[in-house]
Amino acid sequence: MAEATATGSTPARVTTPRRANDRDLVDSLVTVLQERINAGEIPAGSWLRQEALAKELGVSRMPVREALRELQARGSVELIANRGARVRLPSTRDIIEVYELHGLLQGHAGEAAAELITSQQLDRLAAAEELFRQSVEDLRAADDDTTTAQRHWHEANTEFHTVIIEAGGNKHLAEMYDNLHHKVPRNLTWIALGNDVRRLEKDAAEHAGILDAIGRGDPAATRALLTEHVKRASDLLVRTVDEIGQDSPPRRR
Amino acid sequence: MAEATATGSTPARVTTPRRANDRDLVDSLVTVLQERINAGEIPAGSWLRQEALAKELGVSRMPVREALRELQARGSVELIANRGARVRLPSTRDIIEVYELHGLLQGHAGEAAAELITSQQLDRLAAAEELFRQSVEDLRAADDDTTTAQRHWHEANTEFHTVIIEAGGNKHLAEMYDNLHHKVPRNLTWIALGNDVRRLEKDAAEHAGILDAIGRGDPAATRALLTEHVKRASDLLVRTVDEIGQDSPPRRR
DNA sequence: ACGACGTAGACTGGATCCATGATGGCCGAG
DNA sequence: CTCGGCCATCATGGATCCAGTCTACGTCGT
Repeated sequence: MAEATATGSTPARVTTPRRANDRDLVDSLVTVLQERINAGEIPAGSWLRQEALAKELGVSRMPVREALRELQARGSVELIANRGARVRLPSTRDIIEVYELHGLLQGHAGEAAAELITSQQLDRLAAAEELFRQSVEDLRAADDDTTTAQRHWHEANTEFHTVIIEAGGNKHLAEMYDNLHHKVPRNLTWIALGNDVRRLEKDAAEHAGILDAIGRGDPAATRALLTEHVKRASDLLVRTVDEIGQDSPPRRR
Repeated sequence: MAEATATGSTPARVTTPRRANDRDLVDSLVTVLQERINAGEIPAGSWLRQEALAKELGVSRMPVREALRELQARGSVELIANRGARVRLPSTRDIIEVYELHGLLQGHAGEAAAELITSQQLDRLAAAEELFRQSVEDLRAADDDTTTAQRHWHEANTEFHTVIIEAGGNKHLAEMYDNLHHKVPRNLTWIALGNDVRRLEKDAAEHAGILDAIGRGDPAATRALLTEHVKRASDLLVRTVDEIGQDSPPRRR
């Protein structure tokens, strides 16, 4: 009954879904939809109506269909025969499994990165670490509105781990890593940190430790620290999700 | 000029592309095309013409288009704007990277499998090992036609590693593992073994060792052996591909 | 004879149309 | 009053149609 439909309030286009300026139209649709899903703009479990999306984005149903097909291949939505596409909502088990792979990939890439990393990439890591500290300051200063802190932390976290993956040098691993975020949205982690300055500081400290290990060129330590780091984040997230899962809508029905 | 077109000689359907018997029509098309690509039936680098495929498979262009879109998301083909889809040919670097991930995932899953595996799964591993031995016998007996040996070995290898992944219990890891085979066809490994009884025996022995480690419930050994095993296969494959890459068409142009 | 421009062909990509399948409500019977 | 079946409605999935674009070939000019 109260099925949320994705036909949100945003009538205007987000980036430039219309017109195949740079590349393919379908690709841009995929990007837009993926971002909306990741941002939680389109709630998990809601149906994606082809016609509604088409009208909203100013295209016909055709490219939407192909975009949905690709999103299915990514694992972001599930296509039910003759019913339509719905946003997959990750279960607790999904989160656990995905983060396990997260840690595995990060650890592996980090081990290689400790030996392969360039000075530019090291600089980027240092900048990210700085941004982590900034985020802590933001949260301390913020009274109620924590969006700035969240944005900074999110940027820093994305950059940090992306650089490590890149520095590892395995393109296919990078691709896999990206795919993971299609299954469990990136911004979830922030929920676990839950506006808690203590936790955020701890998180920042762990990142600093990892950066240090990479800077020393210590592969084993880098792997261990990264694996630990992700594991900790996972445990925290799972605990948090379980808690809010009591009253929030983790599973309507 | 001599662009190989995928419109092969097989007019009949392979399994049942037409009719959505079990599930979706597009899905079955994806499966069929994927298998053909993996089997080398559709040569790497060749164009996939929508109309030709549609006619051959007895459907309209539409489901073919969506199937190609999904194959792109998988990484099996690349879509070039207004040009069409072409089968991606893995480079040596691709092979190295993919096999590196292969080993990583196998090792990780194997470590968990050593503790989680069920007796049924152990039976399946044992059966696979038996099939490996059968394959060796086949190759010894075969004078010229090694297809039986290859088929048995391929079945055994697929089953063996699939069971380990399954036994690891991480569904998302299993999915990732499957995706790897979309980037580098599974049957490639056979090329490396190259009808060499000695190598095949060594390969079988390694599998036996892994099975033994799992049977003992030794996670560390299982991981180590699996990683080693895949690494060895990778090195061998790369060397072989490099060799035949001299006269074969690894890169026309 | 060689190179550049123009044109024709072919293929992809988007739009519209139609049939099929599923769902939810309504009505009737037990 | 409740359960089961039938029907209307709606959305998907496939087919056909049309326009845009890229390529390749041929011709013309130098």
